Formats: sequence, structure tokens, C-alpha cells
Amino acid sequence: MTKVNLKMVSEKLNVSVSTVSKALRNSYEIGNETKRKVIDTAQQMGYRRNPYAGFLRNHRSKTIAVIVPELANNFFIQAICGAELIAHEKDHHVLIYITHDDCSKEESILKDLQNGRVDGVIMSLSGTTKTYNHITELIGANIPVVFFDRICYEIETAKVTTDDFTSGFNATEHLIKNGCMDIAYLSLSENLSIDNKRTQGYLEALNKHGIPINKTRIIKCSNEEKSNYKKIRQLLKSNRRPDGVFSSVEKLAITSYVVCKDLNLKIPDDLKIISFSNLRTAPLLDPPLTSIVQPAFEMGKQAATMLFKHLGKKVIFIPNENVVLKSELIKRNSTAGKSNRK
Amino acid sequence: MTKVNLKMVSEKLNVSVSTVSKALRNSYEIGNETKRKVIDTAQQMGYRRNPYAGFLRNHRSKTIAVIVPELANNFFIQAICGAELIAHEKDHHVLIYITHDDCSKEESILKDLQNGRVDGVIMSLSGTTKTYNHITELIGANIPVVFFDRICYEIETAKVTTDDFTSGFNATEHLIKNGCMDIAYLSLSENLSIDNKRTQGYLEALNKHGIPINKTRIIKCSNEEKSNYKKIRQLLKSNRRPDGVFSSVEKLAITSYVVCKDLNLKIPDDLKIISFSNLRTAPLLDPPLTSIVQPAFEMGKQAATMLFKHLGKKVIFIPNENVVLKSELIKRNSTAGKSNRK
DNA sequence: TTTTTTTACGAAAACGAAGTAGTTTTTTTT
DNA sequence: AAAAAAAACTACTTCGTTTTCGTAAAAAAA
Repeated sequence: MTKVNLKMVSEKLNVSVSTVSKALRNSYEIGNETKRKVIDTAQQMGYRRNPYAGFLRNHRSKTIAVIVPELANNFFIQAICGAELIAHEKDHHVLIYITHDDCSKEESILKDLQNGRVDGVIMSLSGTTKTYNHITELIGANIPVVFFDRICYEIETAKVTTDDFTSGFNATEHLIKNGCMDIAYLSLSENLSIDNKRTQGYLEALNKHGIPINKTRIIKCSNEEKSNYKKIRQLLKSNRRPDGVFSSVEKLAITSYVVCKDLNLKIPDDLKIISFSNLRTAPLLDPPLTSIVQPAFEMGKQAATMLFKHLGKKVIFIPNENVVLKSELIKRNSTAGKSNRK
Repeated sequence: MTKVNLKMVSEKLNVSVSTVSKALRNSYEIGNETKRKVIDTAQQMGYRRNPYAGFLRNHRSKTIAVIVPELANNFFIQAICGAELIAHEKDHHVLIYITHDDCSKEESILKDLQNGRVDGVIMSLSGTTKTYNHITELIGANIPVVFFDRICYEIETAKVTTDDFTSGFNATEHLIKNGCMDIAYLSLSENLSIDNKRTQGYLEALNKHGIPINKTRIIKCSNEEKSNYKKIRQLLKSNRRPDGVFSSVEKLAITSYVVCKDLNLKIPDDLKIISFSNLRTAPLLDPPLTSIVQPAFEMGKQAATMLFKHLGKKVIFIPNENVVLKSELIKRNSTAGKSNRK
């Protein structure tokens, strides 16, 4: 089964290669009769256009990259699905890259993309990324980057986020209103803008309600499950343990649940927990987890849409544009106060 | 910032294009002195090899596709991670495609790959796929396909599965041993071999324990959340409701939990539930879900490894090879009998 | 009928890298 | 010192498509 190319089709029909090429692209330059013949013959010979030849000529690969820190996070999964939906609508393919929250991995991935393997990138920063040269270089190579969620303010481009400050504020206030006086915040990474925003919301809520701020209540977690477990265990084991936990990411809430189980702490009596989460099982946990749900799918769609708005130009420049979507706070029993216990 | 190519580098150094090309590929034909100069200059000029030019010449794209029915399933996520790990080790890129359990989508994706956009494919069949022409055609176009989990016996190639019959048998027997006399099986899709194997294991266990087989206890679910909910609700609402449910996929277990909540049924007292699941939250559910955990990550790695063993040959033919990994049954409270209630 | 326009097609030059088959220079062997 | 061998480099073709520029024939306008 040898590969059929334009030349073979053209020879069979005794026409030129250009005629075949144009006919298949439905060019106005080719007569209807010829078009029909070409299309039929190509079909019948099993012709498949070699995409790479076209990419070489047109400097377009009809491929975008989606770069995320991890896959074991429903937020990213849903965002990828959203991006994928738009990409396929636009007849593009999607390369997935996982940085594993490792900045050097992120750098090597972006370096590898500088050669034009993709036409554009949608990404969420790794938690260990502190400098952005690799990103500006990519954009400099005329490959546009659109951020979602874990964005980078320093770079001028389109960004999709949620209202992290407000969500952080609301989450914390929700805990306070349900009786918490000493709330710990499980931080994802101090490098990330979204984490900072959430932290600010947390601090602001404490402030508003006259709760003293205790820096040791901000627990800096990492990508290492074991070390997170240790930190959270230490936090909850001390005799001066907090009465509420606000987790910035679903996996830390899960770890907190595990720690509570292991230490035999009752949620929400001994400890109330609220978390950013897109877990489908949140309502089924013991107890159901009060969640801040981000519109992940929608964010992926938005990011992709914003990217495609600019693809196809010779020189691509995406001006600053911040799309901010609203997250939803869904109250469940993990934060129930004495009065509203279900 | 105009793109730098070999020619520009060669002109700067007053050498030929081939010299630059060979120097960068570290060919023995080029002297060390020249190599050094070329590498330095290329680096300094910001040269990036255009991948598509090479692909065109070598008919290799250093890209593989991973095709899955859905992303909202931890099994597939973990499998993708495993495949991604191997692919990046082998310096390949990974295109992700989602069929949404839709056979026609699957067909169009495979058709789109026939032109050589990828060097090989790792896939899990959609639940609606009944014919396999699109797959044999792809393989006929010299693009190898390795299956994992939702495999197709009719096609000769490498396949990675788990011991589905045994798992189905063990799951059912586990329910029986914990007191169930009337067990429903939530089927994923009758088209899938893994579902059939699991069903057989289920039937065999019933048989062994002298429990009469009732075909109406095999609930054919689909990809539609709402219709699944209805079917399961109907099953559990009837006054002749089963006392045990064996779910073939995690999402149906989640739906079952939701139905139980809505109908105010107590798990495991009113109903015991066991499910195939790679949910991280399984131990935290109310009650913790007894799970058959598939080694998804390992399966992805295996599938990728088997694919890469054959890539690089001119004519690729992968003979039948069945790798069967073991799943693990993790007992938790969703199936606890009176004696072993925790 | 002649000129102009339109229609339909073809020849050939990109695109960027890689590798084959020389060619020249240097080194080694006799 | 001549011949042979090795080293270092270059010219050119190829991969498959797309597209620009041309040209012939047919149709329309003069």
C-alpha cells in the first residue's frame, strides 16, 4: 500500500499537478468537469494530503498546544475539553503538554515549540515558574500564547481567569460566618498570581471581621503529595489547630480529608473545610465538600476562542485583554455551622 | 524577528547549507573546528530547526496520537499520563483526541490521521464502535495502532488490558459474600469487549453461587448522564430493587450514589455498591467506595512502550500480543456486610 | 472580424532540511 | 615523490504541496 501523492493522481488523469492541487482545494481556476474528475480519481486512488508539505509551505500547522501543570486535576481536564472543542471546530489539532509543575520542564517544552510545531499556545503556568523569558521568547518567535487561570500579568496577551480575590474573600467569609475564628489557608504556590489573589481575599476577609492575621496559618504546599500530607498533618495535629481550612486547590482538600480521617477529626465539627474544586464527587464526600467551582470548561473555550481570533495573521500580536469569569460557591456540609447543619 | 534557517546560518559563516546541517547533526563528515563555529553561530542567531521540513523528507513526525472516549474518567487521565511519560522519553509529541464515545467522531479522527500526521496511535475504543474498517484502514496506511483497555480482538496488533473477567467475577463474588442475593450490573456498552468480559465474570459468579440469572438486572447505560440517572433511579426505586450494584465504570457508581442520596437509600445497608474506579476520592466518599482499581498509568506506559518498539521500521506490522495486567479490589464500606462493618 | 476579456489550465519556484554523490584538500602509505 | 586513502566540505536533488505567473483557448465586446 504505497502512498498516493498529487503527482500520481495528476499522471493518471493526464493533467498537471497544480490542476489537481487546485481542484482539490476547490479553486475557481478549475472547471467543474475537471474538478469532478480529479476529486473522484483522488478519492478512488485513496489520496491523502500530506499535511507536513503544506505546513512547510504555509508556515501553519493547524495545531495548537495546551500546556497544563498537571492532569490529575479536574479543573484542567475540563479546561482542556473546552479548548479541544473549539480547536476541533476550527479544524485544528491539539497537542497536550504537562509541566508537572516543574519550571524547567515548562521551559524545555516552550523551547521545543519555538520552531513552529504549533501555531499557538494556551497555557496555565507551573507553580515553580518565576521568570518568563521562555514565554516572551516564544511570543517573540511569533507564536502567540493565551493564558488561563494561572496567568502571568507581566506578559501582554489575552488572559482568562476567575474572580479569585472575590472567591477567596467569599470562601473565608463563609467560614467565618459559620463560626470559624482561626482559619488556615492552604497555598498552592506563592509564585502564582491566582494564589496571591486568593490569599489577598483571605486576608481581606479576616481583616473585615477583625480576625488577627497569623502568617503561620498560610501553609505553603507544593506538588509533592507526601510533603503536603506532612504539613497538613502537622497543622491539624497541634493542640492549637485551626477550626477552618480554606484550600486553594482540590487535591489539598482531599489530603486534608485524609488527614482528618487519620487523626480522627470530625468535619465540620472539629474542622470546617472549603476548597476550590471541580470534583464531581464533592457532593458525595463524607461530609460533602463546600466548593468554589470554577467554570473550567468555559475558561478553556474562552481561551481557545481568544487565541483563534488572532491566528492566521502574518505577525501576531495579542493585546492585553482580561476575561474574568465568575466562580460559584456551593455550600455543603463540610462547612456547616451549628445552626445550619443538615 | 524573522525566522532563521540553515541558509542564513550558512551565509553568515561562508559555508554550505549541507555543512551547517551536518554540523548540527554532529556528522563525522564535519571537522571539530567547523562544528563548534556552526553550533555557536546557530545558537547565537537563534536558529530553530523547522520540524516539518524533516517530517516531509523522512516521513516521520515524531508524534503519536492518544485517542480516548472521554477525559472525565480518571482511568483515561492516568493512562494518558503514562503514555505521555514514555512518549517524551522517546522525544515524541502527543496529540490527544476525544471521541466522546461517538463512533462517527472516532472514524473522522482516524481518517484525519491517515495522512501521516502521526507515526502511531494508542487508543481505547468508543462504546458505540461496532465496525472496524476505519482502524484497519489506518493500519493499512502503515500507521500502527496499539489498543489499551477498550480493545478490539478482531484486529491483529498489540493490546493492553486488565483481567476483566476475573475482576468481574471477584467483584460479584465479593458482593455475594457480603450478603447480596440480587445483584444488578451497570453495563458500559455491549459493544465493548471489556464490558462483555466483566459481564461474563458477573454471570459466572452468580452461577457458582447458585443465584438465578435475571437479564433485566443488566442495565445498559450510555454516555448520557441524564438517561443513566433515570435508568438507575428506576432500578433502585422499584419495590423489587436489588441489594447490590456492580458498576463497570466510575461515573455510573457516582450516579448510583447520587440516586441513593435522592431516594434516601443507605449504602451499604439498603444497597451495596462496588465499581471499577480510579477515583482518588473513593476512600473519602460517604461511604467509602469499594473499588476495582485498574493500573491505568502502567497500562498507558505499556501501550506506549509496545508502540515505540515498532516505530521506525519502514513497514510496520505489530503481531498480536496481549498484555494483561492485574486490577486490585480494594474493599471499603460501600460493600460492608453486617459482620465486617467498620 | 479583430480586439479584449474571461476561463481553464500548466510550468516552475518556493518551503527548510537532509542526505547522496561528488570534489577538493590533507594525510598516510609505499 | 607518487599513489592511495582519509578527511572536510559542497552541489544538488528530494520530500509533497501550494501558489505565482504565464499562456492558450474560448467567449465576449468592439
